[in-house]
Amino acid sequence: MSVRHALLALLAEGPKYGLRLRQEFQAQTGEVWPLNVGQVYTTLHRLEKEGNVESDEVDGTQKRFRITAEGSRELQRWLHTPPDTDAPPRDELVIKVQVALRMPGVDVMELLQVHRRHMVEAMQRYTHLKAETPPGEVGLGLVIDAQLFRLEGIVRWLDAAEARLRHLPDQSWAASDVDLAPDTGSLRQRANALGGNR
Amino acid sequence: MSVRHALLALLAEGPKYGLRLRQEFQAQTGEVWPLNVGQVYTTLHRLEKEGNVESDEVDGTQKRFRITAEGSRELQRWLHTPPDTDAPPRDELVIKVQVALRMPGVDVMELLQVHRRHMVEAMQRYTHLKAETPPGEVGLGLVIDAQLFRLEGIVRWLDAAEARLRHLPDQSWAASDVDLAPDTGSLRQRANALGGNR
DNA sequence: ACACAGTATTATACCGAGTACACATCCCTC
DNA sequence: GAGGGATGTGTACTCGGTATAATACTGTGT
Repeated sequence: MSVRHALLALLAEGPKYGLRLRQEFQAQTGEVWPLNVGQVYTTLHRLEKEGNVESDEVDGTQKRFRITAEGSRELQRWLHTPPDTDAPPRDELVIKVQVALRMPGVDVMELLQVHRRHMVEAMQRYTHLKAETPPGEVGLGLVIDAQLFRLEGIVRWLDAAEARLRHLPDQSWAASDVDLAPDTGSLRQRANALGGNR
Repeated sequence: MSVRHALLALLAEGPKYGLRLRQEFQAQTGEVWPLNVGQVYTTLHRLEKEGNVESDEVDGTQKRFRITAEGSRELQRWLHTPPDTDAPPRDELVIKVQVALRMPGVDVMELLQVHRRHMVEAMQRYTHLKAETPPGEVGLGLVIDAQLFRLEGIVRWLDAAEARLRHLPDQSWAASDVDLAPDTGSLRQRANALGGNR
């Protein structure tokens, strides 16, 4: 979703060949965000098909890619367009907790704890990694920070979830099919409360 | 990635037909996480192909899906396996900032501000939505909380990024191709600092 | 000089999640 | 009994991503 534009940006600095793009991408983000070799070429080809990139003549074994005017425009457009904040991504962990709530015989509290511990451990690893990356590596630093803040948010959410569930009558969560008819229920139609944005 | 297991879990409560699954999924997560009709059937079919689900005989116009023993096992396995914390997801916003850093003529600080404002606005919308959802709706509450914590993490990251860039010699970030040879550079091979986990 | 190994570079076949849209059926009403 | 709307299912397609094939270059030992 975003590798495309990253490559476009690297090409905006001048024509490069495929693997060079991968090198430069990974030079910024280090071992944290590896980039599959194949993906470079697939996205490059897709970019070419869309007219955002042109490929120069083959020079020996390697091929040079150039950004087009169209590509530059697309890049600028993307840069200044904030990402969609409605329709939040379907988070795996959140779904897992939802599932655990409905399933009988699953100790939700323990599940929360297990995952919390896991997240905290990951945070420690990244904190350590952060400590030993030279302060000049701005790109890598930003990536690590992003991961740290993300993990911290998850931990906080887990805590909030635990609190929420603790102050709740036992089992009151399971299967609130209140507005579901026994077999053929009608879809809940709530007014879209998020209309104000797009 | 996770809708699959959500459907599996709903089927663990008993055989259901396709649209029923969609109803129940959306009953928990409300308008925040809509579920495309087609996706229900595509994932259902994929689950069937993997042997996690069986489809009963067609009863009139609708078709009943049952979970298999294999499916139950898979569900349990998934429930207790924490998600991968190495290889963090490639975040669009982070990439955007990275790109902005390298591109000449882009006001990075302003870009940070624009996106920060956008995130805060989204948070306000979700806070409002949260305020008006009945406390009984645990599922929806959890989803909204998750989104709020996520957005808050992003805002904090943006602030940290701004601070980091402010205390940096001007333009010292652009294109740190330190270890890239002029044309054919060798890939940076840093010791994998994240080995301790898997 | 030749075989062999390794690696750099590109290309392609494939997969899974997700979307749009078409198709079929039932039921209600006029 | 002919629309019309809700209900229910299926399919063709896009898109990001991965694994792996295919090809050419480079060095090394004997």
